[in-house]
Amino acid sequence: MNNLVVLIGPTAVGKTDTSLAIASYYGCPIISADSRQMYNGMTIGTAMPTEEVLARHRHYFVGQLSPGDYYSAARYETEVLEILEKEFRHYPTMLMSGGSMMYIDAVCKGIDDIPTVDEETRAMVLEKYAIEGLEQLASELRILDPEYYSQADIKNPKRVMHALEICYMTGKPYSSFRTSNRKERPFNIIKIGLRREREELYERIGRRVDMMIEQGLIEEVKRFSHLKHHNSLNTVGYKEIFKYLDGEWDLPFAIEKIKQNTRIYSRKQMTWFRKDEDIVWFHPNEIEAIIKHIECRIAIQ
RNA sequence: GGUACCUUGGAUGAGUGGCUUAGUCAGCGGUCUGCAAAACCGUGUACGGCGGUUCGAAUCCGCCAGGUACCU
Repeated sequence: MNNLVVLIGPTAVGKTDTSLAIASYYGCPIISADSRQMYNGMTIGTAMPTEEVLARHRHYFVGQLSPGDYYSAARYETEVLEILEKEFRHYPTMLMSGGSMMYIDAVCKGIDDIPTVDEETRAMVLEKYAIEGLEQLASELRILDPEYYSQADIKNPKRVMHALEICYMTGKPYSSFRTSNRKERPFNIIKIGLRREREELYERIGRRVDMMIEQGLIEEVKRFSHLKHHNSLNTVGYKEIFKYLDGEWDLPFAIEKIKQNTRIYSRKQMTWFRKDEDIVWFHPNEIEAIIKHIECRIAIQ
């Protein structure tokens, strides 16, 4: 059977170096699993692989979208499976690397087949939310889909709106599409987690943010000023600089906020990782051990 | 030296005698099936110190300490 090595870890832990080492060992392309590195031009702020690295190792899902493009975990699942089917013919072991767990789970465990919401329905629900408020939407959801209502995060506007969008569009309850079935994949999945002491990770985050500023993050963010309402720009490193550019924050404060929000983000990632028992953990400098572990897992299947 | 005002949890900031546990941010923990680096949820009993009044004080009184403003 073919193998998909999945390299996971919080932001700034050092995934890029490790992923290059693994990709070099197997000579395979890298499938990025990073929801923000997908966008063209968000180079510095998302610590995208450099031009040289991209020239040396083929990468999928890096810099291919425009900030206004629609994207989703489901689309990612479909596209990655297509790529894998094609690439496995040449590379029996492939590598996926990133920190967007929702995307990774979509590939590893599958995601239910829920229709994509059309523009009108989305706009309609959004307007309804703006005018009538969350509580009104929630009470409608209670009628249209009592099952989902009883278990869902009713205070989360995004969740309530999405459920309602599906109900309106399909005429069926949102919960009828949710099976939570784990899909079987025709390949072997080997999950590697990279981990560092929290203090060490926080130091790296601080240094990396300072470096981003030196490399010209502010100029990069300026180029996106006209697009800042897009969700893709609702990203750590960008949203804070927008506030600086708008005169709301001074620069040192904005930089401090980027560091802080990056720390928060890394913690949320780790919260997600903790419950995934398939992950085997290593320190980023244990490359030999990581390769050995992968080889071992390939051999015993 | 005098007069006035201030001192609340890591930060900020409400509360002028019991009804109140403010709130916000950070920190920490968590949720997660369609923009996920998003969005949301949970979690802190603090009132500068000492004494007094009172059934009861962060809230009133006195002294002390620290701070701010003005006056000499």
